Amino acid sequence: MINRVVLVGRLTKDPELRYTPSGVAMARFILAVNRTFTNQQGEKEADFINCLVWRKQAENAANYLRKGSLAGVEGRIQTGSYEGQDGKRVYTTDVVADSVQYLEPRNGQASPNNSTTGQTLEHQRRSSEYQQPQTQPNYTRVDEDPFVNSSGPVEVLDDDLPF
Amino acid sequence: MINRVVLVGRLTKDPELRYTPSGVAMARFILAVNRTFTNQQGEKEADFINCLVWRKQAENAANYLRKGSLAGVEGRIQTGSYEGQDGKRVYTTDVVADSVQYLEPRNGQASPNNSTTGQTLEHQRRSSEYQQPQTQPNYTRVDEDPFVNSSGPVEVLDDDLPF
Amino acid sequence: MINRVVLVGRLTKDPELRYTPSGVAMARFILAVNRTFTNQQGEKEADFINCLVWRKQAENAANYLRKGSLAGVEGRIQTGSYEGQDGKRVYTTDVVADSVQYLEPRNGQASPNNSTTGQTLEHQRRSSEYQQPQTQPNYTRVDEDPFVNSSGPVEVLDDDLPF
Amino acid sequence: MINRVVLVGRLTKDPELRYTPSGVAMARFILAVNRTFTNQQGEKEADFINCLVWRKQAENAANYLRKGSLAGVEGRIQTGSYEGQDGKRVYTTDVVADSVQYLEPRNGQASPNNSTTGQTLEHQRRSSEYQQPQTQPNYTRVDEDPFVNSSGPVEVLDDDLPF
DNA sequence: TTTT
DNA sequence: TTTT
Repeated sequence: MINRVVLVGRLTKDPELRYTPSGVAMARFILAVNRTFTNQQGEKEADFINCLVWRKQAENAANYLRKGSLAGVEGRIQTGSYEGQDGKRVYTTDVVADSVQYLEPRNGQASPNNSTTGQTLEHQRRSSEYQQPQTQPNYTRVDEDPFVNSSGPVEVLDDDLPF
Repeated sequence: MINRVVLVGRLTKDPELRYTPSGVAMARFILAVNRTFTNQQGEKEADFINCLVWRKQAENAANYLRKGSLAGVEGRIQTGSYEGQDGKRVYTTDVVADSVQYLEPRNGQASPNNSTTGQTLEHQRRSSEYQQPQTQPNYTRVDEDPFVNSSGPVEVLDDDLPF
Repeated sequence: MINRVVLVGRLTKDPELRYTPSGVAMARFILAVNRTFTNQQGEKEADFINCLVWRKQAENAANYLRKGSLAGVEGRIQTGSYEGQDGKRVYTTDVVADSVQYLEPRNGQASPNNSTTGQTLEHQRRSSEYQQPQTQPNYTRVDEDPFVNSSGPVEVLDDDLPF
Repeated sequence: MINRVVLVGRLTKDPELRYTPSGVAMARFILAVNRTFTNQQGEKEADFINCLVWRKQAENAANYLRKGSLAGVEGRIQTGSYEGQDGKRVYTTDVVADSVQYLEPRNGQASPNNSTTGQTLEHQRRSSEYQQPQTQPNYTRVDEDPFVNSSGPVEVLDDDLPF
């Protein structure tokens, strides 16, 4: 059994960050992936793919990705269902990311978004599915820099190359 | 922009074969892909992923895959939507296969399924979304053997190996 | 930065199991993946891809895979180099597996291979690159059954299904 | 049988463009893909993966990619071998790209590289493995813009969206 | 509910 | 609507 997905596309909106009742972070976003071919009217179309990430990667995504950001996602397809408001079953398909790649150089602003916009809190306030954690999860601080691989030309010195 | 999916799983039912009004074959099936981890109750779960294939691969799938068949799919995620019967928009996510792999040895029966069961026709009869083609599409005959790579131990002679 | 590989093919030989000096298991095998197209002489060819796995997955591979086994590999490409015996640099490309899938039903024999053939030990004896571990690594016992998804019914009770 | 690779990384050098005796374009480049983890000395390392593309995509790559360019590659692993100069067999592993993605906005310069630098010709002159084509292949002109998805607005009118 |  |  194999279930593997790789996507590169652009976020249609800012990510939404939530916490499970036990305090685990989860972020959702939609990736617009332009198709390489045109439809019968000769127009380019896109696929709009629901993605979700967990834990520290969720907080990184909420901090560093914005509407329009170019991002890569490796993960798997996850299907599920829930009871719709009309009592009918609604089926869902998401890509659960094992890792998220930031494919654009970090933009000018020095600090991650939540410290300036308060938007993450706003997101949590709108949250219905999940409660907010009673206690601060211990990985709230963003220690890693997810841009470490994306910010510059990789600075490959000729001496480093094994050829 | 990258959109790539690889799946290996088992069909939950026989594939459904249809034809577009212009006579292009399309097959649909659902792949059950067991997860490698258990849920909080310690149970194994699966993802049920809608797959679709076009043209000759569609006819091959209809001929050679059955409920329970182990199959591999390479393709891309395609999203769309349609008007539900209650007027609400319903969003869809499918994997469109570029290629389908038959990962089980061909079973005993000598001939492909449609010649014996008539089931493919039955499927077409139930078809609502697509009309039947007015004329026979010219690739009705299944010329290729999609099992060419799956039926036996690959018969790798030691002399063939480059090491 | 993304580096993702999915392979399904057959082992050209039994896997080779080794241990690092610190006692970490590693298995190597070559996967023959038949091409879907023919060369200019109309012959089918294959790619022979070096794979390696670590830790418990290495021991599972050594126990349950044999020459000719159909297996799936998810992982990443890893390149490296070493000094050849003639002093020249030799470049290597391997697929390091994050997970290995057993795509054939377990065969008749009741016990895993190493308990009957002693071959794994023979492999270790031929090992040059790595020493044998001084102490038994604590995961020598194979507790998990990697065939859990490939052989028998996963026992999905109707009540478990979310639809 | 499945053989699928997805890479995102940066070119270690400009691509090399060659032509087969029958006039088919082929480009080679090496993609440096930084690892997401560090080695035991705490250093980031990278994998250096040989990639090759054919036909119009080869010419696009030669025209639009440069040392340091961020690119995505979808393809398959291809292994082969040739007789080394010391008579010993040398084994090769390449990723043959089905498609190449340009993940950086086109830079300022108006025209593709070969029209200004003459470098492509220089590459051909150094070519040993392949001769130059006797006649101009008929796809020399670059008609498509491979940046169509990476630079400017794809111009999705609201009316086009299916939701 | 759609990005560049 | 779910496979082995």
